[in-house]
Amino acid sequence: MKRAKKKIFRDYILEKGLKSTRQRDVILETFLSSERHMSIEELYLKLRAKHPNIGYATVYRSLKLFAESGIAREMQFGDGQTRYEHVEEGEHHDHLVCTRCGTILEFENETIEQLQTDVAASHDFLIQTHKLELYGLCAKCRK
Amino acid sequence: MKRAKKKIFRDYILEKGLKSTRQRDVILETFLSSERHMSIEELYLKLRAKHPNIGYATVYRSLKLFAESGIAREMQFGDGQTRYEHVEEGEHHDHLVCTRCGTILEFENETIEQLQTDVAASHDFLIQTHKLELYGLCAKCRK
DNA sequence: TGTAAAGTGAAAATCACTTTCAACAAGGGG
DNA sequence: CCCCTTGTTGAAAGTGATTTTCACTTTACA
Ligand SMILES: [Mn+2]
Ligand SMILES: [Mn+2]
Ligand SMILES: [Zn+2]
Ligand SMILES: [Zn+2]
Repeated sequence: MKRAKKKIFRDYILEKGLKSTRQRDVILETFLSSERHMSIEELYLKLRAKHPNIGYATVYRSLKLFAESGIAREMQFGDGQTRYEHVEEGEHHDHLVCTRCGTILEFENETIEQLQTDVAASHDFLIQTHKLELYGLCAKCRK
Repeated sequence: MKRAKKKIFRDYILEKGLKSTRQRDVILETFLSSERHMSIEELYLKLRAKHPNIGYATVYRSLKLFAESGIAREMQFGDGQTRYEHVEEGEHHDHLVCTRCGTILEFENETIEQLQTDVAASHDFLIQTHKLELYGLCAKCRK
């Protein structure tokens, strides 16, 4: 799926008349082989280990591009840092966020999704995206 | 209910050994008679009309106090600004946010709330708070 | 290759707050 | 009332995350 995402990004770059660069390749490879929900800072630090000359701004710009191309999603969990997660083709999930250790669990619930659609319909509202996050203590932190 | 919230705040102030000030009174009165989901900037501008000498920082500090006392709730809708809404005793709701005109609609759905609890339970997760926001186009903006 | 257009890194700028600090008020004795 | 301790305020400086600027590369393709 790493290969598939790289292709999607390559195609996006072409379609937009942008250029393929060494930096984007390195940042994409590192992003794809990192855990989900990485903050920009975390990715930047990880990158710097092998590529000390990659600029801070370039990481920001690249992640933004990844999101535009559809292979990544930007998200905020209220800790003041933007995080990015890999987007799997045709998949959707929401999150459980531990307020003590920061762990992020994912879940899918078709019934909730359907109810959301119903709520929107009853307000004559057209849903484009939604955000459902449950904050609390994960199993480990509840002790 | 304005009266009730003022009392809650007065009690909170006393309990914490804080002081009642002209600024806090004015800011609270203005906040309570404003629409819900006001950004700090919006409230500050509204205040400045009648009270040009009230400081920016004081508005921030006061809203934070209101939230601590339980009469207001801090929220983020992803537009980069913190908004505050009035908290009604024992009531909870989630939001529909129009991405075109910024209108914010509220809704309550007990079934969704229950399902959230179920999801959390299945992950041995203890919910403290949650955030459910549906982003899209309101009736007016769908045209 | 030649070159127009896009990309990069470092540093400066923004943005939305938060903190600092010296001048001011509250409010509880006396 | 007056004092005095302590919390409060406004202006300005500071923060931290993200963006923009700009002189200097690179890339893509003619
Ligand atoms: Mn996720
Ligand atoms: Mn609301
Ligand atoms: Zn945890
Ligand atoms: Zn609208």
